[in-house]
Amino acid sequence: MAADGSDAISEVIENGVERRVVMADVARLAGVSHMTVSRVLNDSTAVSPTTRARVRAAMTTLGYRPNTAARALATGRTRQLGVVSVNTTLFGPASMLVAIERAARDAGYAVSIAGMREPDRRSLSEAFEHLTAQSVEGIVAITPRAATAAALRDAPGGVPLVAVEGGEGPMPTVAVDQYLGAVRATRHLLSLGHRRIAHIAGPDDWHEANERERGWRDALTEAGESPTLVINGDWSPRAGYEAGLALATRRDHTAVFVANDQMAIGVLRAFAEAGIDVPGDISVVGFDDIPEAAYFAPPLTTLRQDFGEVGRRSLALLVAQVEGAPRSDERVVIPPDLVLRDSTGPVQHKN
Amino acid sequence: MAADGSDAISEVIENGVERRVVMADVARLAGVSHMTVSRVLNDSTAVSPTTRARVRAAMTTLGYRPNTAARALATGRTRQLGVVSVNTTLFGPASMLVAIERAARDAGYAVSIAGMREPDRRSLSEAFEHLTAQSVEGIVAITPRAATAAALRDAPGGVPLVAVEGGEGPMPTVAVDQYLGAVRATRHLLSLGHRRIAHIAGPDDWHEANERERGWRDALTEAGESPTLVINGDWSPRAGYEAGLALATRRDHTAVFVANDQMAIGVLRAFAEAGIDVPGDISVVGFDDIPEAAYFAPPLTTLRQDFGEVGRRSLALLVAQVEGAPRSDERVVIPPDLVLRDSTGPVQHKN
DNA sequence: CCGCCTTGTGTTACCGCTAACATCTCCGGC
DNA sequence: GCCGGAGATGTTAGCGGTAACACAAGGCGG
Repeated sequence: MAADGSDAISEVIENGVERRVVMADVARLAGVSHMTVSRVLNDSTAVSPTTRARVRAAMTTLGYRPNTAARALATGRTRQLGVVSVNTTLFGPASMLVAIERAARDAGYAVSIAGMREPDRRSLSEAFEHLTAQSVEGIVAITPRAATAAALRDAPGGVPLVAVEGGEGPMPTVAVDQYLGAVRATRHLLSLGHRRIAHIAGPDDWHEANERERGWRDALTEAGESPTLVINGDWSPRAGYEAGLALATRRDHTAVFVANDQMAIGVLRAFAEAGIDVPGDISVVGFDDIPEAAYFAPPLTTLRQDFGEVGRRSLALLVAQVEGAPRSDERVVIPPDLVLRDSTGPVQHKN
Repeated sequence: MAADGSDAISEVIENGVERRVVMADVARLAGVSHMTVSRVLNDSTAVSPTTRARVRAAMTTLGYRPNTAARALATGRTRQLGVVSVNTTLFGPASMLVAIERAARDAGYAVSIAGMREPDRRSLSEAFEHLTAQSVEGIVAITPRAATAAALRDAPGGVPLVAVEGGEGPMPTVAVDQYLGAVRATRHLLSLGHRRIAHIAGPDDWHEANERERGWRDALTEAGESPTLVINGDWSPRAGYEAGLALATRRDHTAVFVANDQMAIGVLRAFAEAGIDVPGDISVVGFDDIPEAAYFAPPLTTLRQDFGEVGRRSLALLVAQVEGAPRSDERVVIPPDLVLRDSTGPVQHKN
């Protein structure tokens, strides 16, 4: 199953005991010094083509695999990066993680992960410790909560760091433009004639939640309307459901901008139970565009975040830093896209 | 931000250049040999309490962090484990990954990840290579596709391996009992009086898909009914939607067992559009119990898989192997639970 | 034809830690 | 009072690579 399809041996017998193949074994077989093998491995300074070929042959014959620990010890470089993250089961963080790992591998790095048990400084600390103890060369921190984002600010300066979705600080940051997304969502509703637009927000201590609320607020104000109603949720379908029930009893809004798709499904559920037609009676906009969103009842108008892009960009920034770029505090901002589906429609003037 | 709350220096100046603190520095400060420091670090053979305390103090003063590469080189142990996985953005694999990492950290191991780009042997090979190149001591493979599960069978024997959800082979395996889940789902529908129960299956080359179909088939047969209709999907809401449309035109079944929740949401959507009442006209059962399932329209009856448990058990098996337990081919099977909600109801005899 | 540079290769000394053995001290038993 | 052994600590030699320099052989200009 070796990637090169060979059936190399990769162990060598000496005094009757098996031993992993090391550089010296390759050197012996190729009739050169171990240093020449090292040079071939790092295809560095001139090695004659003949020698190079002989060494290569010896390597494949023996199935030689360089020992990363030894190399790391000698060079001082581990080629390991770390990702610390909360709530990796959510679609967003999970997508970023996948993109980060992939980009890292392409750039020749391995990725170690460390989840935070709780969204507090202590857990962040532990995760950092865990990763630095492995001598990672850099860390991507997915810390969407204000508390942990703040904790990042006084993270140990030793190791290069990129923050994803995590507030502001003196380190490079990659984030989707939550504010812009919220503005777009709200303007879309305004353009359909809605005036009283409620907002179901995420938890206060999430950076994204704050930005989305701010965008909604500003877009309304700019249009001469006032932000009348905010209900706080915790991103879960249940919270959306409860907020939806509250909205259903009031019946004083014709549209609602929900801070994420999971809550939006709860809202839709509550409306369905209350006999409220979407979008006939109330329009609903979500945020995230999770894969299920197109199949909600009705299909959800929402803002798509390109998590893959966020992952790739954050990794690129980290690698640049690791490879010696001057320490920057660049902020990469990725705009979300409004995806129109069937949960929004023109306001119905009933009376 | 150090976990111990100290403000240790962690660098030492020598000839005007900064250098990381190493064992020798600690030894010098404590007035002992570096070997004694090593002994304290590994709290091994008797070190006098006084010395131990002095060394500990020196460590914290200097902010000493052992170098893992050096330790790995000397001991031959990296304390790194690997996880290879496809489709980590799905709720199931993502949950397992989180549980695995957590359990690994508790057991004193770090976790590196390697995603498979495509669900084929080649990608699996590459992922394995990537992990073994880092000298991981063991690998958990989340390979729910038959093709990749088969490829595992002739994986290089060198490194301990645990397969999750991945068919059968000579290696230890942890899996949810998909067959049992499907039987339970089908029996539940049968007990409500349904006789013609369709199945929307996952892709042919997924182990889980096959098991779920087999369970459905057997439960029906056992009850004296015949498995009349299988529609194949690809786990996506879209596939479920299309299958739902097909079912809606036929109208010759009163219940459908859908192989996962994401497809189930598509089915519900199709039924809603076709004016089919769930569960009045047709009952629907899903599989997985993703967080959104309770908020579908209507809330979905489904089978809950304890992904966290799967992750923990697989890691425990791997660690046992890594730490020298005899190579086993133990199979851990975890039963899924039927979660009753509103998408299933007694069959309506219309004519 | 000699010395110098270039090219290819070997030698040696680390990187920071642990394993294995050596040494030293102190104690008790005869 | 001397010896043996246990306990505490030190010394040395790797682990498997890479960096830095040394060295040999050949090509070229003066």
